[in-house]
Amino acid sequence: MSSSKVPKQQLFEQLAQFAQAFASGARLEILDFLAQGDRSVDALARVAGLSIANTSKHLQQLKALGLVEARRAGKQVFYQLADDRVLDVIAGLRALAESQSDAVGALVRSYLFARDELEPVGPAELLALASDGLVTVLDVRPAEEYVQGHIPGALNVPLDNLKSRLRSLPANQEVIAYCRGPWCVLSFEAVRMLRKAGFTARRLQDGLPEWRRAGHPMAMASGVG
Amino acid sequence: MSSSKVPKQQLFEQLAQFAQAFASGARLEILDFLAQGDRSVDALARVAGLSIANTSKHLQQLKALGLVEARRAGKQVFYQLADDRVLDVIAGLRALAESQSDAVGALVRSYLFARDELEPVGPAELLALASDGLVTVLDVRPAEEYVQGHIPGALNVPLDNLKSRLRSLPANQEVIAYCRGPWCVLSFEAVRMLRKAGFTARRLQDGLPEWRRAGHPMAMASGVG
DNA sequence: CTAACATTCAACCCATTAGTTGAATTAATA
DNA sequence: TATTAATTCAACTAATGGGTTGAATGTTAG
Repeated sequence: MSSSKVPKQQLFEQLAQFAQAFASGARLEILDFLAQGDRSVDALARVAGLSIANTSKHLQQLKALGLVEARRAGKQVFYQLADDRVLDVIAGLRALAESQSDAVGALVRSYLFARDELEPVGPAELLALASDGLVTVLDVRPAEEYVQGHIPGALNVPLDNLKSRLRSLPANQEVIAYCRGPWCVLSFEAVRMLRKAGFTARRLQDGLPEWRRAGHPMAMASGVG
Repeated sequence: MSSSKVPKQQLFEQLAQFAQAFASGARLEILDFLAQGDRSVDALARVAGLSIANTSKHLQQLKALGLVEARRAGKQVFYQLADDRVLDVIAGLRALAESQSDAVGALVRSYLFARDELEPVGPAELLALASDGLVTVLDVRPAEEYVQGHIPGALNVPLDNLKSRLRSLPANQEVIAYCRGPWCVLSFEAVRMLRKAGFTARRLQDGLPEWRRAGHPMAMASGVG
């Protein structure tokens, strides 16, 4: 295709292939979901609102570039992220889009409502608070995602169950909620509900994939279920 | 276009637009060159090997997304990077491609020859060495790029002039060369020439755009010219 | 005001890609 | 071994995007 070009151009041509992999809303949504853990093709198709065949084709593309890996388990094939650098690229795109696109800025503000008023907690602060036992850390993602990795000591209370379990949370200390990432509504909703119920509550800045990517400690097993 | 979709999908659709901007070898090469400073359309067309009209169209696309800015000066229009986050995205793509693509790995090894043998100097080490006056820092890029910003105290000796100016360099201390970035050959060539001439020489890891992006000190005026 | 230059615009062609549909494959189960 | 479920493959269609060409715009110089 391009051996007529000088090496530098060949390199950029290759880079462009990788950028192309991210240049589809469907693939970005797939990658974003895979950042939470393994998923079957069928599960990915459902969350992305795509046909199975189409989803499979997108996954083949991602696999050909080495961004995801496939693993067969019985009848199903599970995909997972193959390289954490994928998260870096998405984070870069997100930062760029939030700063340069009015459309994205407006969407983020309306979709994630009063984003700034919730003044998120940074990872360093969370680590300090948690090590002193001063806060309750709440993982409001679905249980399947929690079991695939979470912040050590975090309680798993999926958002759907939160209302009914408010009573069981310690009322005398701050609650810090986290979910899937900066564009995930779960923790925003959780903080809103918690505050309405009289708790002192804040969000963790970003979500679990970013926490893991930054090299902060992780736990794999059960917490509450 | 996409108001039928849920907000999250709209967000990813927007992100994909930004990724699309990077999904072209020609645009990547343009952005890489703009990372060194302002350029006219004509100059960009020449280095990228594109027609003027085509270059202009690519630049329009980049401008529409807010990645570059245009400024008219006389008959010419000069473009520049509008957001340093562009460099972050390209760096992310580069890291991903180098780790996942055999083609890129092979190209980098052959194009930048014995890359690892040159054991580059990190920014921290360079700052320490330079502040003690223990090294000669050499900017081997063309003079136009040097005047638009360089490492404080660096001498500008474009690669083409290096051979004839070897005699004027201090022979008793190490020389550290830098150029445009991790995929720029200039500093590799410079180190090779310097070593052949008996100097102790190393490359700076990455190039000037990465140095500036990391927040390290910059100088704007003349050094040697 | 006109000529010369640099860039942009508009219309068009060709190649690539997202998506659909239905058949083919692979693994578990009876 | 036959059946079923999950995924992949193959063929096709419609839309998108890179590239070209030639005309139009805007700016300086005479």
